[in-house]
Amino acid sequence: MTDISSLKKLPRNYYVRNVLTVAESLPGNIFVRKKGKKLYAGRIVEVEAYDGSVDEAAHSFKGKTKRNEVMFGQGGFLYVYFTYGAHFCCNVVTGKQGEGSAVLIRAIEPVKGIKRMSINRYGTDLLNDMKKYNLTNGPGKACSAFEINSSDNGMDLTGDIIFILNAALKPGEKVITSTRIGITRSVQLPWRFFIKDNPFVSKK
DNA sequence: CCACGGATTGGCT
DNA sequence: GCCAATCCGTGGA
Repeated sequence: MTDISSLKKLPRNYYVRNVLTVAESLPGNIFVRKKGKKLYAGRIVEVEAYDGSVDEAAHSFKGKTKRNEVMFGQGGFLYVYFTYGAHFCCNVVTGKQGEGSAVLIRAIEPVKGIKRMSINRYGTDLLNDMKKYNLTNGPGKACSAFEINSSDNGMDLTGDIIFILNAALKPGEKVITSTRIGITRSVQLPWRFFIKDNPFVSKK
């Protein structure tokens, strides 16, 4: 079991950088969410970068709206959106105020609170192998497991409710890139970053 | 006011 | 592998 008690929270200046710099360095770090007495934690294993200034797939590409306004704030806040009538997805806002860039958290490897994640996803804490790998291997699944919804939109990641702990990749692990998943515009940009061969990544 | 479609998921053929 | 489910922000009329 990974011990996360000695790890340090990523500070504001980590997030206030170029979105690609943040995205490629995020895998391996530990995403933490507190909900009352419940604690959820997991290693980020897959992300995608969205940059409103050049990227037609970004929600922020056409300018600020009520839905995406958090994306235009300073880096280090959580942007949560609702999609397909059913799912929440969460992003880490990056860069400076007004920039409109963020990193989508696409997949997580559960570390703490796994039984509770299973209850949130399946209504039972009994996990077989298939369910174990399906807990958090997608943006909607991860939000469901971590109890993240629109009420968490705009959360400050330098606070004590949702934050990310600095942790290095394990020996032998490496981050590789590909094009992004599920989009119809700017499909050619190689802005997906994930840990090679990690079984919790959403798709190969 | 109303129609459209999405940074997905899971169930069915 | 294909496709329906299901909501609501957004943009056009």
